[in-house]
Amino acid sequence: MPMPELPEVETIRISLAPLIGQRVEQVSFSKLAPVETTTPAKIRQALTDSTIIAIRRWGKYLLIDVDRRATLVIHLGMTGRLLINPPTPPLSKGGKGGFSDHHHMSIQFADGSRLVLFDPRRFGTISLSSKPDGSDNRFLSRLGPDYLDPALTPEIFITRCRRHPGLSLKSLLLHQGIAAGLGNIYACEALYRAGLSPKRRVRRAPDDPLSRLLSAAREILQLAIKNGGTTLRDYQDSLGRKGQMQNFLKVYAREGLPTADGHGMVKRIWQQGRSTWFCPEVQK
DNA sequence: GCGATCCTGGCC
DNA sequence: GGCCAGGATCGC
Repeated sequence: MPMPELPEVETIRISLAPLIGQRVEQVSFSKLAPVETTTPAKIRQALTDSTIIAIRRWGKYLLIDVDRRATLVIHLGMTGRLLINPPTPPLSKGGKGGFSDHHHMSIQFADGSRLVLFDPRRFGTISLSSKPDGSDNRFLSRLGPDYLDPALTPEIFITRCRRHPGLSLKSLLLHQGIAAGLGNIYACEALYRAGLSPKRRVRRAPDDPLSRLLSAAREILQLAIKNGGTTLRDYQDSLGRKGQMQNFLKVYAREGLPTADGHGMVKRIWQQGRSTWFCPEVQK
């Protein structure tokens, strides 16, 4: 299963570049397509006969802009995948209306290519926006600045953090309203890189460590993008390529093992119902 | 702030 | 059969 965070979505975004300039001929949805706050009919209406002019990313959201003030906003959740011209899998029993199981949206282009959204768990969402800044979209309007947006200065990051003094640093990193793009893997890795305990509360973290945390998060995210994302099970980009970042993770999923760079033992704890891996000897 | 919840699939 | 999963929202 792919479970994309910022670097995986960025890798997918880059792999979708061939779609820019393509004209949308047809859009179809499965019965269970995770369409939110709009309807398949409205999306079809907004996209059919339009041309894709840009593909952007904001946090873990992918934004597909067309040439008539419409943007298709896609979140891949835990198991979403976008595939260009996937080999048609055999229709299994749940497959209906030409859709195999879990293929929830298909966009057919004038040149004959096809973009398919696959999402078995349906934690992802498909929505629409008609404003470039996403302010009319329920999801984008709540999102903080992207971690890689240069406009997110350490000062701004710290100010946004201070609004949530009771949060643990781990919860802070996962909170997409403060800054957007980190998920469980890179939150764990950023905290390790910054030498900060995931349990420490924001109110007990001076400005310097918070600034360090932002830098560490950015470094990890950039490194992960350079490596095409993390493939733990079978994450792949839209052309089926796997990532290599799994070879550079230091603490994630290493309970009971030393950190990958040998600086101490890794412990696993649970925070807000999710696993956190960290190294108490390194992270204070 | 935290826990429950939405889903399916893979793995033990 | 039970547990776990890379996410985010909602209600308390």
